[in-house]
Amino acid sequence: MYHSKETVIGPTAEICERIWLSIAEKRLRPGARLKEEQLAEIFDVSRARVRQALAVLESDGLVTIVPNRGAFVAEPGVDEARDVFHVRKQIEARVMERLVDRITDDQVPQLEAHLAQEREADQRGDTSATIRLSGGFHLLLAELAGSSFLFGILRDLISRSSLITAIYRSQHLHNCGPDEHAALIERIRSRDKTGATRIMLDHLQHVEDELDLTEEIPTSRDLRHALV
Amino acid sequence: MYHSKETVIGPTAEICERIWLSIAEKRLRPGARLKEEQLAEIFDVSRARVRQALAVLESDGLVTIVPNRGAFVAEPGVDEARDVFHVRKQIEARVMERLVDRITDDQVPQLEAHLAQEREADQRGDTSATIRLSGGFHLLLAELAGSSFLFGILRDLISRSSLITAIYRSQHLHNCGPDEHAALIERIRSRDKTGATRIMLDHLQHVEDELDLTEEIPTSRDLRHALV
DNA sequence: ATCAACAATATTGTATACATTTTTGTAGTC
DNA sequence: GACTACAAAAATGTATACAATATTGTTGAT
Repeated sequence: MYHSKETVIGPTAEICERIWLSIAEKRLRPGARLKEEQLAEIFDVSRARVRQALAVLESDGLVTIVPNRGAFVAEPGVDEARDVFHVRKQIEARVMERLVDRITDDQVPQLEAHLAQEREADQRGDTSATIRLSGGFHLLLAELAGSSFLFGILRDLISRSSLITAIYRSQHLHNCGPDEHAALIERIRSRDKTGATRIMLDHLQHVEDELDLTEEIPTSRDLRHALV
Repeated sequence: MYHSKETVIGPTAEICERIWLSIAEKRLRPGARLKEEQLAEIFDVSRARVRQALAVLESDGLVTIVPNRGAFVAEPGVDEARDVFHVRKQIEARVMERLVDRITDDQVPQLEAHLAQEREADQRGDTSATIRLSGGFHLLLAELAGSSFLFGILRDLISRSSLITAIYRSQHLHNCGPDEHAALIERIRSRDKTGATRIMLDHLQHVEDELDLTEEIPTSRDLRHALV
């Protein structure tokens, strides 16, 4: 999907992948209940494997497990939201530095091809594909940067970003505009390290600016504070 | 242990914690077999929970699961090793920047107290405690930097560093010298951001320099190449 | 009608048994 | 004696049943 290397992964990782995708595409809302039996039937796997997947997702911060209550899609608070965007800027800046150093001329078309997909999905109004491809662009950058570690970290950050934007978006949100991605490709092509990094940081700031991180939004489960 | 916040964690996370610690302290060698039933008996939990913990550790890259074969402590290759140290430098540099900006005067004694523990463990020759405290110092820095995300990333990086040093150390390795930690504290106290960052980078470089990352070491399971 | 106590239901958590697969040990043949 | 084929053992993977717990619904008293 995003990176062709790890097409062969374990069965647990595949369940995680599908739930992760649903969260990243905002088909699963923050706070949504994740019943084990239901997931087992949907994915046609044993309940034990669903529990393994949920444990992994919990350690990734995407899911909250309450003992004897069940699993829910996580609802990050404002502090965590700011943290995620702060770290994401740092990580993606490092990705850009590495990428400009390492990318070869024959890899640039990969970025352009991805961008074309983004534009196409955007034009035909496929929001699900738009969100997936938009995050996929950033992951592709990390993949081409050649650090599987940065890739893994960014993977986490992007999925959490999706959760955060789902909760705190103040109005309409076009997750990542393809235009800024295009500008990014130009700087990468010309090996402009500082320029590429700056555009990336601006790009992420734009996304963050569309959020309303001023007030804490009460979580689904802890709705005491929502009503008093 | 390292950070007082998450003292109350789930039962799966507790199993992960104990296995992680054993790996970080090098009581579990790379490639070591991890039998489910054995772990279940040791930790006095169900085998299902052990499987959950192993799934989490696999997603963290600390454990390799081979279908129908079992779980083994991971054996990172040289590429991954270089990647880990590269990213770790980036991450810990960011930690230092944040830390110098955010740390308060009354938090510096925490660092000194930790350093005192390191020195004491070092003097009495307690290698297990030395390794734990040495990594704990870096985690404490991340905690005081106030980003739970950076903390989590560094947690991963440190445990993988332990695996890597266990495999690729060329000779004697004093994981992290307390002296360099002391120098670090000085720079932090004087709010010398660039100085603190440089010392940290040098510090990590010293650790990496003690490794022999020139040749690939054959893994335990794939020992074909080790013998032909 | 409201509230408390209690029963019913649903879901999670765990133990058990069993199928599948891999590894190891053994017997048999050349 | 070495190699192959087969059998036994061990460990993983999974399905099932059951226990523990939380939620929901109901009944009954004031």
